[in-house]
Amino acid sequence: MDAEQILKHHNLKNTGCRKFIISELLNNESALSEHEIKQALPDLFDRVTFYRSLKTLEEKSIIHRIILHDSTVKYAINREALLQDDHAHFHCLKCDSVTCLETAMPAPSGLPAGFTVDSVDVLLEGTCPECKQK
Amino acid sequence: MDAEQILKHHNLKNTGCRKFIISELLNNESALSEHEIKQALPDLFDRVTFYRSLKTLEEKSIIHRIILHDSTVKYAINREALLQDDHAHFHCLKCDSVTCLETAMPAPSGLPAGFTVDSVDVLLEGTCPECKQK
DNA sequence: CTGTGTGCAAACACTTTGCAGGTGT
DNA sequence: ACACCTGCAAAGTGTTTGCACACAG
Repeated sequence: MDAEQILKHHNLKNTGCRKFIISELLNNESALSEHEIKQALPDLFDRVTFYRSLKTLEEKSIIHRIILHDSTVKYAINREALLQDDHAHFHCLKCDSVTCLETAMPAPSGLPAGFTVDSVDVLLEGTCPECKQK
Repeated sequence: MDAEQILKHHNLKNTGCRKFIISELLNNESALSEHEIKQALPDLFDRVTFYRSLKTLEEKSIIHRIILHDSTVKYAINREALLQDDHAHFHCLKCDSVTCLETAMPAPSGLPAGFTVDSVDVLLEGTCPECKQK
């Protein structure tokens, strides 16, 4: 499924900015920040257009946003394998890459009574396999 | 342990803004945003002083910051019971309150090989006991 | 052709920095 | 007395909004 198909499938117009964002995210294992996305093709689209496109794609659940400890935001495509479960994110503190982990996180056990949990977000920080080899 | 004692214990000067932030957080079960802290005593301190005080308190591990899904930031005091373990946070989507949960989160099992985890952050979203009763 | 997306300008919110003056110890 | 905190002004960054034009369907 490529960018154009994804957009058509969600009844979204097939515009340059959206196509570009989706392709970039599809081509990358890791989640990307706005700057990382733009790095691939700089200054072709306005910053505002970028934000609006990201918002639209997020609303349609084509992508999801990940907020890191330092408040920076990254985006990742919603791949089939990950769509169902709440999945964890791994933030490598050395190379700053963010990876979606397919591993389903264990349900929070021992939660105090009275809380109803709608969603669980897990952010792991540490060292990724690539950085570890050095 | 009150605000002044805490400051002294960390070799920090006993200034108005710091004392005020610590007392507010001590008096509240839940984590507070900058605005929520200020609501109790508005405009007595400059916004910049607030930020600097928060940063200092965070560096000394007197408080910790919690980043919510919408990128808003809340602060909570580091209570003894919670200090050791990585603890989870619960964000009520109805009343917007954020609570530190003492429940230790289960270690992420089934993590793909090669990742070294330094810290785990868990943010639960849903309905808190107070909101549930209605 | 029509509704939606885009670009530009501007506004807004949050956070940081520099500097002069004030305060805690 | 001295180091450190504070307030003010200003700048930097991320994000949103309004409006006119352009483009996809």
